[in-house]
Amino acid sequence: METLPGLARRKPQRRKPSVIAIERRRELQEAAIRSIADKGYASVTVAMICDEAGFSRGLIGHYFKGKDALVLEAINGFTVELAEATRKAVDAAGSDPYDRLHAVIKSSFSAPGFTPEKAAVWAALAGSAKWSPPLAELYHALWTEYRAGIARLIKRAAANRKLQVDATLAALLFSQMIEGFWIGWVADPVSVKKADAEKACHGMLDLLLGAPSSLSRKTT
Amino acid sequence: METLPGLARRKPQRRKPSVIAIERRRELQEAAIRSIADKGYASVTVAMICDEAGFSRGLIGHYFKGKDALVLEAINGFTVELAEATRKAVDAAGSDPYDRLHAVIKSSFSAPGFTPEKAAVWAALAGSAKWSPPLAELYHALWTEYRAGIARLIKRAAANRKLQVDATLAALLFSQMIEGFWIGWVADPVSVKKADAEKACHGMLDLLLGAPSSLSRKTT
Amino acid sequence: METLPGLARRKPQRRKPSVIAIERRRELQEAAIRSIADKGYASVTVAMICDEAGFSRGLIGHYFKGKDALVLEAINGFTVELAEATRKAVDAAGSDPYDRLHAVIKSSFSAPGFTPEKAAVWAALAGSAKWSPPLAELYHALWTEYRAGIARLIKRAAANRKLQVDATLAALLFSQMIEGFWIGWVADPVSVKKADAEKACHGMLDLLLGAPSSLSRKTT
Amino acid sequence: METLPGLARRKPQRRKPSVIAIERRRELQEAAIRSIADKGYASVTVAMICDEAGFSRGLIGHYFKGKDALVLEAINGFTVELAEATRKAVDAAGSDPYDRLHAVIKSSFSAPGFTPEKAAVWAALAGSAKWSPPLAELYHALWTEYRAGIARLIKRAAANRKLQVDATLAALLFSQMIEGFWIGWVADPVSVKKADAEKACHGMLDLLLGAPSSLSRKTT
DNA sequence: AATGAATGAGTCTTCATTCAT
DNA sequence: AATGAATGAAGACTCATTCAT
Repeated sequence: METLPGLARRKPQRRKPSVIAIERRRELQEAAIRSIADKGYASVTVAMICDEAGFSRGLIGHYFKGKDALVLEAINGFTVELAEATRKAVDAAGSDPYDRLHAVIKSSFSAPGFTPEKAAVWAALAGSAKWSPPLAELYHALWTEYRAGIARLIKRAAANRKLQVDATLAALLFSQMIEGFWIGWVADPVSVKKADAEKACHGMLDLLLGAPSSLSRKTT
Repeated sequence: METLPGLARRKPQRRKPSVIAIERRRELQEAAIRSIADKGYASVTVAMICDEAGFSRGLIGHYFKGKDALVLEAINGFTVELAEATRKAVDAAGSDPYDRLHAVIKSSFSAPGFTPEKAAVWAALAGSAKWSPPLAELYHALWTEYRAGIARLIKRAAANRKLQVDATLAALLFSQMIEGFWIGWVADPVSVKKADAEKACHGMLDLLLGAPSSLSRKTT
Repeated sequence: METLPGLARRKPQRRKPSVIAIERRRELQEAAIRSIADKGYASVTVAMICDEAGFSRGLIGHYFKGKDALVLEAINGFTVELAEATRKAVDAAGSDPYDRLHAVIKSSFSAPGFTPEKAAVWAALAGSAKWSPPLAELYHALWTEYRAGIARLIKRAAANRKLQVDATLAALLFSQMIEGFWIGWVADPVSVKKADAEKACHGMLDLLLGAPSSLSRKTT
Repeated sequence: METLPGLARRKPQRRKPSVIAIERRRELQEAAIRSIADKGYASVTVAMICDEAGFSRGLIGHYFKGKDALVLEAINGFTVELAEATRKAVDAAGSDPYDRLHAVIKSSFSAPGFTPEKAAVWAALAGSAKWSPPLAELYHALWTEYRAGIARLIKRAAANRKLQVDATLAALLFSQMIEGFWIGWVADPVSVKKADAEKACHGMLDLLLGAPSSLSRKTT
């Protein structure tokens, strides 16, 4: 250890994070997400996250600037994961935009796109974004990209079916319908059942695209 | 048995609260609601509420069992008010169920049914209910009554128009669509504009009831 | 109401307290004693005393300088009452000092000299005196007078029985034995039963005065 | 079932407390005892204890569940220590039960069995037990064991001296006499002097065991 | 790298006291 | 005389952060 006075101190070098550091950061972020899902955004404490991750309190300071930074990065990773789950589900659904849209809905209410944990974290995120600019930004970014994709699909599906659809508005409706069901399921899973939610969304989409809908049809 | 008057305990009598007590309780509840809208459910402090109401900290203990009780009563009052605003809007819309349903939507995005404060509090409520049983109960009660009313209107409107509609499911869709837009508006008012939200909801309702919809129509 | 400036204000006159004032003061003091016995010296609050007395909070300020003054006066009255109860019991016991001493013991474990409330307040007093000079003074005054009386009786009884007794020391033993039993009964009434306490005290007194004692005797 | 290592929760392990933790807990308990002796049971505050121990306020939460838990553990340790001091004094007194009983008395009024601090804490304990079940339990447990030991000694001493003694009752008298002197000394050390107390106790014991007593003897 | 000891600011709650009515 | 509304100080507890080891 150099302690001789007069010697120039080495500048701290920003190195590439070690393998273990990457691992620890990931573990802490996952623990943070689990804690949020479990106790709610506001009730998460450093102690809780560290217990969950199996490390001691002080460790957070080693890998993150503070609790807020950790939670934020964790939620950021969470939104990325969420977007990827949707993308995968869509890609697996073939090329027909109609099928792809229904695949988005299906994915929104079944694992891995939907899990109780994901829904809970989303509710925490949506319910806190107004009062946290960084969260608001994550929220905005995710939905913006999501709606753009949905709008493209709707536009193509509408063209296929000779329909005039306000794709942007429909995409907004689509996203907020999904969000409304998620929030509702989290806050009151007894009243808002996943199966009903999914059925309602499929029905709404069919109405939008002029397909026979289980929600509403002419009396025969 | 000693019956000396000085030793006999007087029965504590529960009197009805004084005018000033009612007034103070109301003021504190309103201040709590403003604080929640302003800073979020989790960030409200006793100091904040009292400053907002213009009283000293100790007063809360005078009129409520504690901060939690105050906040809960405040949110309870808030949900009652919300329900009343909707009811009034509906009643003013005439007797046609179709008109009444559109009136609900309109009321959901314009004062007094919708105000930035109301929406913010709602987002706080919905985003916290999972982790707070009392909030969950308020949330559940409000939506349950709301959906029942919507379902009745949908059933009548569908009958008028010779449509077969799953009224319960449609009411669920209706409520969560509204909720999704509220949450979206609160979290990201730039992307989720009130005018768009309202337009989308009217369009969705028309699709559901087989009326011409601005969202989607056959290409002519 | 005189509010003209320039007029000399009347000096507030210290009047003789009205009948009602005397009554209120007594009621509040009794309520204070009951509260102490019920909740302990340290846990007594103004609200508790006023509820107990059936008056509103503010009343204490009318009749006493503050809570401490009220409690102190109440305990002072309590000690006076306690001393009187003993004195009455002694006087009723005839003129034989031996009988009078036993009467003191008997009175120490039966109403009105002993009541659960009295014992509890005494325990509170004895357990707080060290940290409260005014309480210490009351404590000291009561015991000092008490021991003086006991010493006189012991001296006479010893003379009657041709015994040499250190009356002062014996009186100290007498008082602290009583006190020890009171405290013990209050803190642990299951282990320290009143009947045992009284029997032990009588036995000790008989040993002291050379009378046959139930505590200890020669094996025959 | 997901068994990804990052998602699996690590079991929280309850380790044995570190050396420093043991030390800190002891220091805090000792500070609590000193604070109680100094200011009384009801007046101890977290700030006081921490100042006394030389640590910051928050530390109590680190090592104890809260102030009450700390104080309770402290008093528990105190009673254990008290019992041990008596036991040691007795064991050092040889095998004669008469000597051992007198040794108990001597130890009750000289260090380390008796110290001003110990007596003060005892007074606080005895004066609060009625209103605090946990304190009452400690109080009961200590005296119960104490009296059992005293009763055994008295029984043996009485047998040696051909006396019929109600050992249980005599032990009760013994314990409450000691307690009465302790409480009296704490509340009013001017009137209740240690030397007198000890002398009176020895005298009482001798009366009980038929030995020549300084308290009372036949006039020659 | 990892721990957990220690800190102190922030928050809620209790409560004696004051005072306008 | 009596009420109870209002205050503000004091206390306990929580918790993010820092730091020595």
